[in-house]
Amino acid sequence: MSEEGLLDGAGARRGRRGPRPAGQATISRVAEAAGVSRATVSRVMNGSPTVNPELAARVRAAAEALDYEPSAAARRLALGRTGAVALVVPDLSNPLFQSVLRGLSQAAGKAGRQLLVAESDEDPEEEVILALEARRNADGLVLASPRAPDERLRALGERLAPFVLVYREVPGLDAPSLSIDNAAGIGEVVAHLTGLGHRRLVYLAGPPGSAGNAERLAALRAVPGAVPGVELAVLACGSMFGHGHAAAARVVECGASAVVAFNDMVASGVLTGLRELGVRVPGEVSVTGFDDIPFARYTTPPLTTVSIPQNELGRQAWERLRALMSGEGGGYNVCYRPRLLVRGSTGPAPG
Amino acid sequence: MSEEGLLDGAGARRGRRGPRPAGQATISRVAEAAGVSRATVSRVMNGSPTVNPELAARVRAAAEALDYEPSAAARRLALGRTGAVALVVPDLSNPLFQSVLRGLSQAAGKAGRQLLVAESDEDPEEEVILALEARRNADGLVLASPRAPDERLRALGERLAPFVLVYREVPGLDAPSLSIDNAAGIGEVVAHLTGLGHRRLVYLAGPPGSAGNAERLAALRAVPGAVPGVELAVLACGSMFGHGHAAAARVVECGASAVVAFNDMVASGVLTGLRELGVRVPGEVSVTGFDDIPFARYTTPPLTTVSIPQNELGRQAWERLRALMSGEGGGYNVCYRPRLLVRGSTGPAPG
DNA sequence: CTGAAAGCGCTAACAT
DNA sequence: ATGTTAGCGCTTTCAG
Repeated sequence: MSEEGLLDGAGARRGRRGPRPAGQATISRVAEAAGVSRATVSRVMNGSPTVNPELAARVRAAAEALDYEPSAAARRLALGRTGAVALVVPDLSNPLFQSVLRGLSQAAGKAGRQLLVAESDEDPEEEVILALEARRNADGLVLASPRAPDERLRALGERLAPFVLVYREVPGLDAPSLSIDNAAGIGEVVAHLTGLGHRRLVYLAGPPGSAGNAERLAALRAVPGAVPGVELAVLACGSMFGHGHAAAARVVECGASAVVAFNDMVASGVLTGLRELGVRVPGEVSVTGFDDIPFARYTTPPLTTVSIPQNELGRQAWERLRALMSGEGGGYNVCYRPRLLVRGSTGPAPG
Repeated sequence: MSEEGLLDGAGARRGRRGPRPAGQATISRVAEAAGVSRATVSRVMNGSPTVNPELAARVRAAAEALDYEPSAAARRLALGRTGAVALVVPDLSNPLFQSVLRGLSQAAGKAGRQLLVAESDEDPEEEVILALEARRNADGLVLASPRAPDERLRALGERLAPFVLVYREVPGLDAPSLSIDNAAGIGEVVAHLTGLGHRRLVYLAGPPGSAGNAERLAALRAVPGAVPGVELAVLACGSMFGHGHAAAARVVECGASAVVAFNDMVASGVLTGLRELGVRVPGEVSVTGFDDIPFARYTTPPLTTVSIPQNELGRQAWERLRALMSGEGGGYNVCYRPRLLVRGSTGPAPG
């Protein structure tokens, strides 16, 4: 029964592989150099106040001299936490998710956390898998998954926790969610448009299956019954510039005087399309967007749109996650009430 | 000399803390349940072909039953690699870096790698620190650092490796770099503009200290000497919509017939500003951008700009990093030659 | 205040 | 083909 393994606590080891970048210093080497135990080095590196200042200085000097950097992997294992949080989104090219990424990145970064990012490319099943995997490499998760079915999310809730949901609320899911009141936003748009005398509206629908699109559509569908004399047409469209651009012809064809676009990119695309077709905005047709992406102010004419607190969502997501991770509970779900921003793309109905 | 520690290789341990999420299964538990050794479980989980199929099945069943997921932290430590790569950028709201993020995210994701993202908020020193830290949690790094001084980067090269630099080339740095030939891009713009008869150009400069801005500016400064009769004014501006927008008045004031904007956002801002001032584009003034962000096609008029392979940069960055990480060497630096995209915002010089 | 020692959960020689 | 065993590098009781 060999005992030698027990004898050299801090001594040189054999080491077959090289997990550390070549000759990286380890805590043992620093301990040796400073003539103290590994425990003391650990204490110093973690700023424990109960260390003799003189020793601490010696340790710091040794660490410096050896270019010592604690192994993140070893700390993760010993500590049982990663120090990271993860974000999973359907599409990184969508300004909405970019804002969340940004808000989260800044908030988490300020708190000294790493941020893991994964993109599902709009595939709901992939999203769930990525979320699971991301979660294994992080202590918490922010999930934007507008397409995954409610049940799927509920089924995975346990394994994903702690996590927070953005741009979406799933009934019966035990995770804080931060969402947008789409119906309210559409309500404002419609009130604005009908107030301007518009009676024939057309909705440029977002991707089928998108929860946001479903809510906006539902809110819109309720209008003709509620406001007398208002008609609504719905055109399948999409979520990108190109989709809106391509829809312009169909828009004029359907004879509506106002187009409610799924989002700002679509709205902006349709603006360009209409211009190419020689249709004046807002003279002949009014156009509204949704989201208030940075670009919306700079379209021609500037886009009337529904503003939602995009960066705030990222910041809040962090705050909720932080609370969850420190066992404080996630708090109430919140639903942000969007605000209508009237700019130049809407005007009185013609005729 | 206690020997008991040696006796229980796989036996139950005392376990003071709970590094694993509550009652998470460990490889030992699975081994026990399946009646095999931990080594075998490890082999099965990693798809080693040298395992008896029957045993493998038993192991998989046990793993399934226990909801076993290998601890990422433990693997990192044992394997000596993280399975992740990191990206550090100055500003996540910049479309340029968003594209790189996207390209990298997709390429790395496809290769089963996690992606760590950090944003320096334009602070060069912070960038370097973030890079160092990110690097400790990833096996490789993609760094976009347009502002950090050359020497600083050279000094840290060793500790950052393996890494690749994007949108920038640092002489003497031992890291592959993927960059844009800014001078060539400006060259095309100038040729186009002078060909159209423009003689008085104004450059809307980007952030001082930006390497890209410096190169574009230098290329522009060389013009008056080379092309007879051409004058160049330079206006401090910035990199955002708002900066361009605010510069519109100064642009008309300076009497130039063509404005060369630092990038597409600035160009787009100035387009809006000029419109508000009642200046016709391209009738009275021509405007060019740089980068060809997705929005550039949808401004009014559509922006003439310099197209650079944004997503390609991300993909290539991954490819280079992959090669580097597997010891294949980083290959040659590459400098992409941009392409002029003539759209509607440029036209013949007036008069 | 410091050190010794026991893990954290997994992998990979090495031996069988 | 499978098991044994020795780590990976750090943290943290527990003694002193």
